[in-house]
Amino acid sequence: MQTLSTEDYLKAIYHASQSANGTVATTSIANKIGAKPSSVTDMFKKLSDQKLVKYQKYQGVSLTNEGVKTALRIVRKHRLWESFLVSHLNFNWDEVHLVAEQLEHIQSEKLTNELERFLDYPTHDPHGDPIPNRALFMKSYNKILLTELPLNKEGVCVGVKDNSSDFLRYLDRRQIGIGTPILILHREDFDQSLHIQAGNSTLMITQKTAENIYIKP
Amino acid sequence: MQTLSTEDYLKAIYHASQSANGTVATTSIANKIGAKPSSVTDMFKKLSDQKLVKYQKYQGVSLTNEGVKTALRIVRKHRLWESFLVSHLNFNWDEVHLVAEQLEHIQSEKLTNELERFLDYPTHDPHGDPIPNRALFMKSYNKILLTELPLNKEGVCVGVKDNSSDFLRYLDRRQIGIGTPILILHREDFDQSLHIQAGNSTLMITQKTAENIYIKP
DNA sequence: GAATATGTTTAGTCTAAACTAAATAATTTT
DNA sequence: AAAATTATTTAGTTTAGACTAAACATATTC
Repeated sequence: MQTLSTEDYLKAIYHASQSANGTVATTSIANKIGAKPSSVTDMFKKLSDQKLVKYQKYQGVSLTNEGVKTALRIVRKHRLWESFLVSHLNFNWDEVHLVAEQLEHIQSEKLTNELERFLDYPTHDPHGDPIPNRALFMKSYNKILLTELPLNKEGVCVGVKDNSSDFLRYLDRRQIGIGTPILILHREDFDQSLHIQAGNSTLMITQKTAENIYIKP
Repeated sequence: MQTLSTEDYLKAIYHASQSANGTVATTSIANKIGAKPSSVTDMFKKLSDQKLVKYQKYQGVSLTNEGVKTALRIVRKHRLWESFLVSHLNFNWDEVHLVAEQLEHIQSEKLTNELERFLDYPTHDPHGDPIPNRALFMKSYNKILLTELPLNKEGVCVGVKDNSSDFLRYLDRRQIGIGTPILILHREDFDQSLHIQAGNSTLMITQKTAENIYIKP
């Protein structure tokens, strides 16, 4: 059984190792967790003693199979709770993160599994991220960034890369959400900004925005 | 903002001070919390520094107004979560306690209030205990112990004193629950055991059982 | 009311998880 | 390839919350 802190580290390592190639540096975790690198080194040693990560001095860590499982159990809870907050408790998709960060630590298999049943076995959370099932398996559809969508080919928004409140509220104002159909009408060559059709309205978005929207073509 | 541990202490002090006359001894909290008396003394000092309890050496503690409020906020969350677990997640009334002990520490006013709305503003939890409303006010109907119910006068089970799994499962087997109508048919003088009518069936219960069932006459 | 028992506090220690400052390794620049 | 920069680790401290053992206060018994 893990402590709050070790769970936070495992989750951070898991997420970091998704973008990187499996191995994760001390500083990168320090930034995510909001701790000093020296504290992270301490924790890497503890997790290594518990065989949840492979750790070699100066070479960063990578999760073991057991470490991945532990991380996925937390991710599963986090995303189920986020779904619950949005679908039944009137939370907006930009408000759920902080609360789900607390709820993901609740220890009760029955609770998790019953919550999943109550929500009717959702496969994706309110940000479009896949929810691991009871066997910790999840399938994410093959999605692309909006910047990679060809001109005049319709796609559907299936997720976002940046989960910050600021970005999510910005999308709300533009009426872009999970499920919104999107079409690129014109790409401005000099600054890569896009004119798009999103749902019923046409609007302009910057390259930075487009880089943070996932599309299923 | 409180830590997990201070919240546990405040709740324990609150519950202990309900049965006692407001002031609570070190040992009594030590037993509830599962800590040594010396640790409890330490915590009493911390809570006193925060003005959540009045503490005088060797004289025990009593909650201040602010302490009561903080405790009631935790009780509110505990009982709302218990209600949710039973009404929507298929938990039995003897299974909810451990999970609710974790959930009661989640910090989010919006979560608590939305949960309350989702449950349609319940006034009592699955054990019959009153749930403080948003203003931390709760009204408990005036209930008596089953041992005090007069012969042949019908009452309704509205709560239990002992919340242990063992007792609750025992009541389940006897088909006694919140809302069950109960009538005392006969009181055995020599051991105070009772023959009762509970719902449709008649059965015999010991004095100890009767002392742990609350009745609204 | 002295003696004993019980309850409470103090003093000092331990652990998890953070920290700072200094030392050391790895990487990048010149 | 040496120098400089950046990243990481080590060593030693801090804090919250527990602990034990010893000291002290209160309550009970004779």
